[in-house]
Amino acid sequence: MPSPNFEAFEKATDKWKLLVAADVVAFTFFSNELKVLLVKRKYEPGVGQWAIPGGFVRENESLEEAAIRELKEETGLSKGCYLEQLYTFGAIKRDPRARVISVAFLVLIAEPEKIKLKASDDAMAANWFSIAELPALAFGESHREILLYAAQRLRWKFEYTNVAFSLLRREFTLTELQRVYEAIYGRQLDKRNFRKKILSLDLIETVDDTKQEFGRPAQLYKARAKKLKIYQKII
Amino acid sequence: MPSPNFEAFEKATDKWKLLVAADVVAFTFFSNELKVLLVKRKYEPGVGQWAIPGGFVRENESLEEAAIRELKEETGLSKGCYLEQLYTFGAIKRDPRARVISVAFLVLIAEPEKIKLKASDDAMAANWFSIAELPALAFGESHREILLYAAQRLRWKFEYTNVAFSLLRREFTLTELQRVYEAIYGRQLDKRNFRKKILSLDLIETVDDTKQEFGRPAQLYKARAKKLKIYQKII
DNA sequence: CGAATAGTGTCTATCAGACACTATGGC
DNA sequence: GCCATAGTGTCTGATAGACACTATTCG
Repeated sequence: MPSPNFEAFEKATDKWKLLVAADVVAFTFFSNELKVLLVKRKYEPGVGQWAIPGGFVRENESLEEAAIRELKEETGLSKGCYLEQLYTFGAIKRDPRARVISVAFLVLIAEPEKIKLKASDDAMAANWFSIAELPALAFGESHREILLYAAQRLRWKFEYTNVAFSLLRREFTLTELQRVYEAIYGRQLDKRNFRKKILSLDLIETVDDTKQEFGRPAQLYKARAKKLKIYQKII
Repeated sequence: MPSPNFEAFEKATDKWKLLVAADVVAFTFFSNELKVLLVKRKYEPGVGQWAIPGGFVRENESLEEAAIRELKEETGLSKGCYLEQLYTFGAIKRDPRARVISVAFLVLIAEPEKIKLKASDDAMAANWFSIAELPALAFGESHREILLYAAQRLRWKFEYTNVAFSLLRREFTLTELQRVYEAIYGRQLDKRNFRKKILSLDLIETVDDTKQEFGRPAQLYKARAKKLKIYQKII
């Protein structure tokens, strides 16, 4: 119920208003590598260059809703992903056009093979990039800074939560799970120690099926949802 | 160098602008308790109620600068504190007057006895409160949510960094350090195990002085700045 | 049977946690 | 000598990490 005071407040504070963007750092995992989603910009600044997908937060949506909307525009995905707020970047010179506060989100996507990346109102194209081989980015160094921060955060997350499962299909083999951890940590792990550790945590259980590509078929497992430490919602 | 395009951009995006606030959750430690700084609001909404200090971010300052400015208004402090961005709260109904994006900061203050809390342009008063005995807060539950989130984050920080020293004077006794950890963890620690652990980490060194209140005088220690894991700047 | 991948156990070093008494200084 | 607080060592159980071979399936 707006009162006259509210209108006065509106006028008095109008000069303090700033642009707020929601940017989405979406990771997935395939070809034994961690991949990040980038879009090719359709408009200035940085037209034709790759950038983190994002857009302005609207008056009637929450920060998360804005992030999910941007994600959906590129991937069609609107649920089944892990989503967590990362950091808010507010340096004065981030965007050459105007002061922009950028709220960055971390998203983990489980089944990249099911997703059809597509152009959108803002993007000429969208694609997955290996975190080790990033293309030249729009917005100078600030988008690279966000990406590297996100990758770092993901490493920390892996140490004390079980977000790894958010990068895999519902059913997976122990070797696939190990490859995810190896990609994040950037080093090889001992197979026996890895299996011993993960099984002792009681986080996963076998399903009555196997998966075979070459060689011996592998037991399939799924996560026990109730045992997971995730700390953030799955949208 | 503004171009005509920039002005067009300014007009086109003006409708997306939002109010952005920097809120400061400032902790300190005395009387064996973790304390948080609150201010008594001078203006509506919630006039006369206690709230987290904060204010709108201005066009020409960074988010951190806004947080430091707000902190300085209440405490006179502008450096020597640990400062870290906490989380950005952007729910649509946080402030009854208008949509406000609130970027919350965590601040740790080392020497509360040297600080003279004072009223300011926005606050009738400022005071330290035990985290266990919070007063009724302005802004309904949203400020309480921020406080509890900050206390939780502080607990996590204590497990994998050495921010504890940011709550103590430069020279401290091992018992004082232990009390800080006990307050954060909310349980008593074994004196021998605590001392063994902290000394084995090689984080602190003796200084050539002791401190006595009652009983036997205690050896004073200081942190070895180079060994600390802090991960965020000390402003 | 060769190629490819899955699956399995032991030993050792380190660390966390339980636990109780002596030392020092003020009065 | 009484009070108050500082300071000190050992044992045990759990965990992380090093390390190499056998099992299964396909062609």
